[in-house]
Amino acid sequence: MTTNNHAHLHQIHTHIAGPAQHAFEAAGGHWTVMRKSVFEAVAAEGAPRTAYEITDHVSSALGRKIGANTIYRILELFIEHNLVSRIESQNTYVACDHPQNPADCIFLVCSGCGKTTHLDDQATSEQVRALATATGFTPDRMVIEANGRCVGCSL
Amino acid sequence: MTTNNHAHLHQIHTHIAGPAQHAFEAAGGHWTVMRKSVFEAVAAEGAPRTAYEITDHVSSALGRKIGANTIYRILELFIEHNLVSRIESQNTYVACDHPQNPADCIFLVCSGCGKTTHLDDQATSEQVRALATATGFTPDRMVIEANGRCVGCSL
DNA sequence: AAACAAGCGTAATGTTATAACATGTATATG
DNA sequence: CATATACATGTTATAACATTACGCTTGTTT
Ligand SMILES: [Zn+2]
Ligand SMILES: [Zn+2]
Ligand SMILES: [Zn+2]
Ligand SMILES: [Zn+2]
Repeated sequence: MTTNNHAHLHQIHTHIAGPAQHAFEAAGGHWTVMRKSVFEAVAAEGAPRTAYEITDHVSSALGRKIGANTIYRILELFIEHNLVSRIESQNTYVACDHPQNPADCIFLVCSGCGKTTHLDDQATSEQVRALATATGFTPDRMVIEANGRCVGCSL
Repeated sequence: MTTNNHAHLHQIHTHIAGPAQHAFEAAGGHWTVMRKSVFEAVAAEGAPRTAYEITDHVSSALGRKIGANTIYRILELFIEHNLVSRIESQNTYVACDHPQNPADCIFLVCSGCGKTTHLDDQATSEQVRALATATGFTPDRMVIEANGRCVGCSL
């Protein structure tokens, strides 16, 4: 019975699931109400959000006060599972649109309007990795960000 | 007399000056005791340091308690003048060895020992800039960092 | 049932960064 | 020299970002 229930729930979940949930569960993670809510908060807007903005969003969505550490825990988990990226120069978090395959995401952050563009360019990230490797360094995670002005703000 | 004094002091300063001081003064900056002390704190060790570590170091050096904002002000100034770089993924600051010419510095940060290697590779940084520009973005400052393991820690 | 691990709650604290306003210091000018 | 002015720093407080420690609940394993 327990097995049946679990199978049933799993089926429902995967049925509703977006790619993020699917990838997360495929890796053995549990797509709880809390985690679902955090992911929706991160993915909600185009703009990246700070951990405390996400905290407020989730608190509103769930109708009760959520502690910041709960959010940080889940963000860290999501980053490990490639569902979320942290933008280091902004202290913000953004949902990845490619949870299936890890990537060295590149972000263009506009200092005018805050709009952030997400790029994946393997040739570029590989060049950085190669440069690091050439020195004997073993790279793990890449941080490639450009701060400047978007098209709309460059006037 | 005032003019004489100034000329004299200036001569002494430039005589002792390292490249950083020289470049800073050439750009019209004043190499005050405070700024000198902050620069020495940043440059003191190979490892990058946090703003509060620098604050403590400077406080010790001057024998009195310095406020964190004083340090942040000067770090910002140094970054603008290309004397210091901020490592975004670590919240640390490191002295630049090329104050004369601005560069898109690349940092390799070891997660084992904290050792940070500073690279300048224009081909790589230009590729990132070109990628950004191709989207209509106008890049200003680049952030290119690799987190991983240095030679000594990769065993 | 008992043992165990995962997930989250709660509160406190630590760390990094900035704001607002006062005071001091160098330099120019009359 | 006196005074005006801009620059530099001091002081205090607070904001913003992140982690620690501990306990409770729930689900899973034995
Ligand atoms: Zn990506
Ligand atoms: Zn913009
Ligand atoms: Zn450099
Ligand atoms: Zn190392």
